[in-house]
Amino acid sequence: MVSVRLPDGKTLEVAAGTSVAELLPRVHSRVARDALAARINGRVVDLATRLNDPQVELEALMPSEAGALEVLRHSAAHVMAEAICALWPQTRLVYGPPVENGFYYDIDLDHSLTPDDFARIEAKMAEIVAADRPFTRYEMPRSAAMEKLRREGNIYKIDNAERAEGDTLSFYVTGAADSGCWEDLCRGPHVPSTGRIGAIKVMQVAGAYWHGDASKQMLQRVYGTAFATKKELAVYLAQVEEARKRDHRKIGPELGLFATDPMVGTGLILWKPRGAVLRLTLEAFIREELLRRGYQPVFTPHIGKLDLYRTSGHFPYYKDSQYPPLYESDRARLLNALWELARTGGAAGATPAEVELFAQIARQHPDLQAAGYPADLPVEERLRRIRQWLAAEDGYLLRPMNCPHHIRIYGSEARSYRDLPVRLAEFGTVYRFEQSGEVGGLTRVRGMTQDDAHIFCTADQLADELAGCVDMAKHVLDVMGLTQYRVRASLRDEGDKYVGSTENWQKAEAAILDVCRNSGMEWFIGRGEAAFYGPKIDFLVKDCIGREWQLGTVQCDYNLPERFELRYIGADNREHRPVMVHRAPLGSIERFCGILIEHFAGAFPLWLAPVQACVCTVSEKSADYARQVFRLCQQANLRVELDDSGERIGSKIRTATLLKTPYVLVIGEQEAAEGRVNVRTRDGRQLGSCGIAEFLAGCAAQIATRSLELPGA
RNA sequence: GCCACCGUAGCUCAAUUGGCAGAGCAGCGGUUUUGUAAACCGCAGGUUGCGGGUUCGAGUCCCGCCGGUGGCUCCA
Repeated sequence: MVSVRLPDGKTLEVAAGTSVAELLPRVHSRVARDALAARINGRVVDLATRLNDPQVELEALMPSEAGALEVLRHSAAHVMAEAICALWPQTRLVYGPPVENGFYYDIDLDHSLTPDDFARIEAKMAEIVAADRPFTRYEMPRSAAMEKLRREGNIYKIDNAERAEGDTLSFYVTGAADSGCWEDLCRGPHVPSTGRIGAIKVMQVAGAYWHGDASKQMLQRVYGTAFATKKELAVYLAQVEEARKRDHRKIGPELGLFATDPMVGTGLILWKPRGAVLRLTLEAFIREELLRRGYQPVFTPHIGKLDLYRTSGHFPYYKDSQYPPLYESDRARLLNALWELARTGGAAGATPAEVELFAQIARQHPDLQAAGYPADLPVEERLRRIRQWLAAEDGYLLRPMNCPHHIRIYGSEARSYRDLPVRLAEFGTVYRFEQSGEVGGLTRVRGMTQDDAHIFCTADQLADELAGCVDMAKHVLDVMGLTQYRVRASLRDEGDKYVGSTENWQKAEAAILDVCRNSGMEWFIGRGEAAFYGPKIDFLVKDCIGREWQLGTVQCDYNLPERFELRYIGADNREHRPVMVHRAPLGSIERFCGILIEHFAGAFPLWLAPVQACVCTVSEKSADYARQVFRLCQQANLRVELDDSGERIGSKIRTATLLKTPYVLVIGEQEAAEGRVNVRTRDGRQLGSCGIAEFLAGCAAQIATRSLELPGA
């Protein structure tokens, strides 16, 4: 006998070998009818699973539960794969898991699927669903299963099977066992039958590398979504549609915030007056915080010598994603090429290619000819020598980060432990030559401004400084009402992109994890997400189509102070190495604005709105008074516009409302006579007649508190 | 960078199997003096992203490029 414990605490006794499906009618008739899968001792399984252990905890998964939806979508992926195979028999299936909001199936198919094919695929899927065929699981010993897969010859499935754990491999037939119906190597679990998938839709097709490896061939990834009912699908599609309407790439230009221009360049943002006001307002908010938190402002240029970035490590580790260096001379360009060759060449002695390149350069330059190439010396010495030759005429790099400049400010004077922490802040503009396929909107750009700062402190001060930075990052998100974010502790992985000693990394990662633990916030670990110089804490926020972006960041760095040989004099009168914190609460201002536009759907709170009020005349008769109101608003530092055009008042209100202007001040003869204003909000509320001073005071109060709401009537 | 889709006036969209590039809004000029989301009349606006090709004829078909979009890879 098997003792089955249900979520409500009740216990049922059933014969060993009873399936979950057979047992469910004893739980509840509706559960028996609707359950899609079950959770046994925490593991999600098919309803056909037979119970054998003497004691089990059992929970039926109903269609409304997230766990069930995942199973249903996995089953939907099978149905889609079967449909595609039916239409294109040469299809080779790769991998088809459920994902957030749906599922996908990677396939290898010579025919490129297009949206035109979706209707055919969906029609075929509808047939399979209508047939209501059972999902039947069967298992084979690993060796027999491998033999079967090799016979079938799908290299991808063989690969999947080789990666799968366990002595047996499982297959799912979309039909009765031995029915000859379509089947797939699959761990499961699945819903009982295809008919249980109430609604499926093929969403899109995209390329995806096999194993996510860019050196492997590209497969086609067909995305779909599925729900238990057509109504739920319709609701989801409507939500997607609604979310798309807030896309900053659409409403940003519509609201006159920014433009992009192929003539200027991909990923280079032109901030128009309204967008510039938004930015400046955000920056003013940040500046206020910086002042309160003991930061000191600095200004530094947008470019620097290549050698600065050789020292920091930015160049050439990130060569591919930097704008190409600017060279003063051909000689510098060639010497830099030599430097790169030497860097990646032989550690002990120069490679022939290296020697040949030097000879080529030296032919044009007698001084180098005379100096000769130290081909037999170790790589460090060769590199040092090349940098010496370059010193007089090195190239310049458009800066990819601000830290090297700030580091040189720290290094520009002797520092005492009494000065620490030194917190240097700048809205620093950086340039990164992002891959063309990545650039888009405001969220991934090639020129951006960070609300950057670098803190130089002692090891003892580090924990407090990191905590202070996390606090500020949380605070700015809080002020914006951005509550839906995830926090990631970004640590290093086994990759080779990192600089510095293991000891430095261990100290830095310990510091980052300590701050996370002590912060009281929820967080997760992201291996391989660290910066090349240190681990970080990243604040991630989703955009309107569900993509997650890093906004704020707090980074701990023992390595750059070492590379730049930074120091301070301690209380012991000896030299010590400071620790650095890199931090940007907004991250990139471009990206932050993109997210902010979508967060507010363009309807910014009063304190952020590029134009806070529009004074609209009813007719020319009230124009003089309207101009007076306009001027009073201006003098009260309200960002205000005047519409005294010949349009009708309805049209003016419509125009201002479409621009999401928080307040329209309707000015007619009545208002002029009374010396008042008539206030209407962008959400269509008529707040009625109001004294000018009263209106301005109300606005001032909202702005001062950075209120997220426009006040009610 | 890779795979795919898209590109007609500032915006939203039309244009039969390849057969004269059009409308609304925005803009400009008039008329109207207006009361809470679109007054009326008129005018102008285009090398159909760019460049080649096929064809008697290309917005439409083919090739290349540019730009945008969705993914993948990358993201200091």
